[in-house]
Amino acid sequence: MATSTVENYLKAILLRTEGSDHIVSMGVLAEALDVVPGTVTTMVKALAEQGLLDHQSRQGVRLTEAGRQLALGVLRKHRLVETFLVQTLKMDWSEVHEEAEALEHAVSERVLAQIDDFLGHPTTDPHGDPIPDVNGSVAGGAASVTLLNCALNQPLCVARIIDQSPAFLEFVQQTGLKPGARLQVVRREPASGVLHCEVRPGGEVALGLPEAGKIAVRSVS
Amino acid sequence: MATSTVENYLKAILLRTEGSDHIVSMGVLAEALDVVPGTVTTMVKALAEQGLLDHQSRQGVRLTEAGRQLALGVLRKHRLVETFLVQTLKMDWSEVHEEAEALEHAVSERVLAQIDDFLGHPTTDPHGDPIPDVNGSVAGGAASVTLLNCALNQPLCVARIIDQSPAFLEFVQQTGLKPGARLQVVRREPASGVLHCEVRPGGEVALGLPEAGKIAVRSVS
DNA sequence: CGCGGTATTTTGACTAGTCAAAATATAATT
DNA sequence: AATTATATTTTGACTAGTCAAAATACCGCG
Ligand SMILES: [Mn+2]
Ligand SMILES: [Mn+2]
Ligand SMILES: [Mn+2]
Ligand SMILES: [Mn+2]
Repeated sequence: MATSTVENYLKAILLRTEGSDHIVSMGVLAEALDVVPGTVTTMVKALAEQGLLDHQSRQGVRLTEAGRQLALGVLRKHRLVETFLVQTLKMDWSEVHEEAEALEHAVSERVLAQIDDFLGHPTTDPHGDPIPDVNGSVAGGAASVTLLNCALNQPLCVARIIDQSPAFLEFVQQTGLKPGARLQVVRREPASGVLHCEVRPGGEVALGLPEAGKIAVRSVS
Repeated sequence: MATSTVENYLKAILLRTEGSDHIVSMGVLAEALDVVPGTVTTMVKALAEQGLLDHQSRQGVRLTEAGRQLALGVLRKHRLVETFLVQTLKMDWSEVHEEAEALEHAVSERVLAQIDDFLGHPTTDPHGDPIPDVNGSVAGGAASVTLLNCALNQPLCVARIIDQSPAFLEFVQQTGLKPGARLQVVRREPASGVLHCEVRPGGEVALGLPEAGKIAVRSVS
């Protein structure tokens, strides 16, 4: 079995390469995994040895198909566990990520299958992120329309929260901007850097432009 | 935080000392933890250093109060998780121990509290073992009456399955001898070493005398 | 008492991860 | 083109756990 360290490395790489055929740098990984760059270099060489990723010296890494499958399995566990914690155990939306970070390494395939059944095979987690299926296919990375680049005064629906930081999630929670919420953008003020929108049950919410880019939406009929 | 290795050592000691003020030998621990005796000696010295247990050289170990509290916390997680897996996720009764062995180290206090609420604060796990409460008190080790030493032809109720081995649990499952089941002992045959009992909905079941000693019962009015 | 058998402890070595700090390669500036 | 800044890699050292095998202590027994 892959250790939880290996699982964390592979998942971190997956999250930073999926979509774009990017290569991830040592520095980015060191930052993400909260270790020193030299540690990443060492670890990455070991993982390349095991055929889980490709490493071009002084360039970066990219997952092999074997590594990608393994990472997708971990991501599936992470997101299903998050969904379970929120929906079944009624845990706070903004604290489940941390919990899932540990549980993703302890939940077996057997337990995961039961959780998946129990939840009725959900396709997205509480943040709106897609849950990979058992075979490792992820629902297509839908075009990323956010509050920043969407049409004004059109009925919208929050699809996904891109920033996972607890503080931002807390704000989203408070203002009711969670995935599924209805809203429309009233106006953008490039000068002041503020965007105003009307959230369905909540009322008017103002947020900074960079923050607006963290909320993905889809137009609703 | 205590590592999962430390948690496993302390829990193993607790399970072999609770009740009797026993001291546990290195050999027994090595067997239980599936490591070589020299490893236990090394580890035990480190744990004694941290004040989690007392170690008399060439004699054995006993938990300190700090160690006992820590071990009780792990045991509580283990048994609540087992209960959750069986009751909520409908997992097979004979496979949850193995799962709980891993999850007990990954479930936080926060998640555990939610599980406890969700289940309505159960006091025994699916095997009939008592679940320590939040403050670390365990329901008194009730007198151990088993099928071996109970009265004949009296209405009984299965209280606890003492042997946790998958094979035995499988047998118990099959014959309906699970905790809560009603039964009475029809006769014991010391000569053949077989005991016959009548299980409430199931019918007559025969089991060996050593096996009979693994099923704790309580008389029912 | 002395001897053999068993359990325990020591010793030396190994793996997985990690860090600090020095060495090196690459990219960006003057 | 030479110099500087930045990112990466190396090196040496450390921690937690573990095993194999040798050394040691303790037990009961003749
Ligand atoms: Mn998450
Ligand atoms: Mn993780
Ligand atoms: Mn168990
Ligand atoms: Mn365990």
